[in-house]
Amino acid sequence: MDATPMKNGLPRAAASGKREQTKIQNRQLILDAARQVFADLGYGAATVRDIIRATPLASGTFYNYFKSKEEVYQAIRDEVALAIRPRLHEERAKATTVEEFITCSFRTFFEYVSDDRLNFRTIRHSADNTRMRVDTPEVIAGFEELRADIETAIAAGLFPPVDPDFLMAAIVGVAFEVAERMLWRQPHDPAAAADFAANLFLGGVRALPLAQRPDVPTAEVTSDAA
Amino acid sequence: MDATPMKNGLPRAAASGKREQTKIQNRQLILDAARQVFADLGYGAATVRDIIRATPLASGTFYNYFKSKEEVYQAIRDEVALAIRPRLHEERAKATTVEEFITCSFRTFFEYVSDDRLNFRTIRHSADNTRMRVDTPEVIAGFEELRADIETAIAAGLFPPVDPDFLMAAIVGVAFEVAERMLWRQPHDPAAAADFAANLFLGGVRALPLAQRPDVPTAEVTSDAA
DNA sequence: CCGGCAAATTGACGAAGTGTCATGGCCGGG
DNA sequence: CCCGGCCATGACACTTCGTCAATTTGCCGG
Repeated sequence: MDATPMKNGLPRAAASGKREQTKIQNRQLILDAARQVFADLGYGAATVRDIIRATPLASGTFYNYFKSKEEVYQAIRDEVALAIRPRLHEERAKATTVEEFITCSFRTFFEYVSDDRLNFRTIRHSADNTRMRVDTPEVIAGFEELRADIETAIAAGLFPPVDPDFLMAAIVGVAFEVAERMLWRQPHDPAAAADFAANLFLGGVRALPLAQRPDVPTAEVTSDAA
Repeated sequence: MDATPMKNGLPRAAASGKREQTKIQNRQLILDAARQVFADLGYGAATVRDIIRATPLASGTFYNYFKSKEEVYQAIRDEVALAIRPRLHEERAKATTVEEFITCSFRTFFEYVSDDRLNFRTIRHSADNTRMRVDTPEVIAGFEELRADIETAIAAGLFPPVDPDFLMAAIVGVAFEVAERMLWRQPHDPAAAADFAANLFLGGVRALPLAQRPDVPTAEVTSDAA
């Protein structure tokens, strides 16, 4: 089969018939348009028509690829989840101490968010002044993976036998909430955010690094561009 | 009627003309219907028409009271925020040690959530499997108040001079995320949740109470009724 | 008790969005 | 070269949106 991309079929890696290609392309067209529209109008105000209008396609075509606005949103969100999940899992698997487990997790997460701030922001703002967080199944699976890793770590004697469910929740809560503040600041400093979070989990408030607050400009959501 | 509520007016406490009364009543009618509809269909799927249909009123009337679905949602959400904010602020103001500050905050919050789980749940679920968090201006004001209280506490030497912005974010994140897991469990145990959160902030993971996990039934969102 | 005014309710309306489907164009295999 | 099937298309039937002129309803002075 190899030396013949010819007839038969058995798509090599990704089948490259013209048909397959436009299908992939159209999907990407829609996803890109959606990202733009969500950023411009906010998720809440955006409509399927707005998305399709930002595209050379016809309205009916949209529904060949996604069931609804919600589903495009999930796809975008899942891209992020799928990109970051393996990294986090790997970092945690390597950890041999609590310190490593916690520190590496937060550093990886904050660095990713900082790099991908466009997606992160776009996805979190529904309309002016109201932020939104929608946890898709894929994202929730990421949470569960974290909990499983915690349970493993406890079994290995790495962690004290705390409540893995609550601990997972606490990590997730801090990660998302602190990530947002981090993005409000200029310049973004994922290392500082990670230090803060890691120290909090390792030793509580008393162990926190002293304030360095790079004068958060009380900036409303808007200021990033710079 | 009786002893001449006669002419003039000067509304006693809350004006009780028939006019005023129906206005209050209609507003409440809409809010109650909205709560029900949001619970039934999820916030995302609900429409203004659905809400008004669950009411004896006409569609146009809705807009005399609220600008949009979003605004009803905010009103419901703000009821909660307005109820809990003063309590939290008061608790924090009384604190004379870090322990008190942290412990009382979390206990108050989790107890409130446990009591008001209906609103909390209703408001957090957009559709099956996707949770949502919308922070209205009123809620955000609550966050800012927390930050201000932290700054005050630092000034008073009660807290080490940590980054108040990040600390506020961490507290908020843990509070919301752990609250949700708490509600998944049977029975609800706000005290345990508060212990967990408080110990985390006071001493880090190593200070956490040992697992007691009342066998969380892997319950999907649904199970509460009991 | 009446008349009239203002305030609030009503439901119909035009604009726009939703998801579907018959149609037709185009790719790919024979 | 031709045909079968896949998929893009955009019109369609239906729903929702927010508005507004007409109407009802409570309020007040006479």
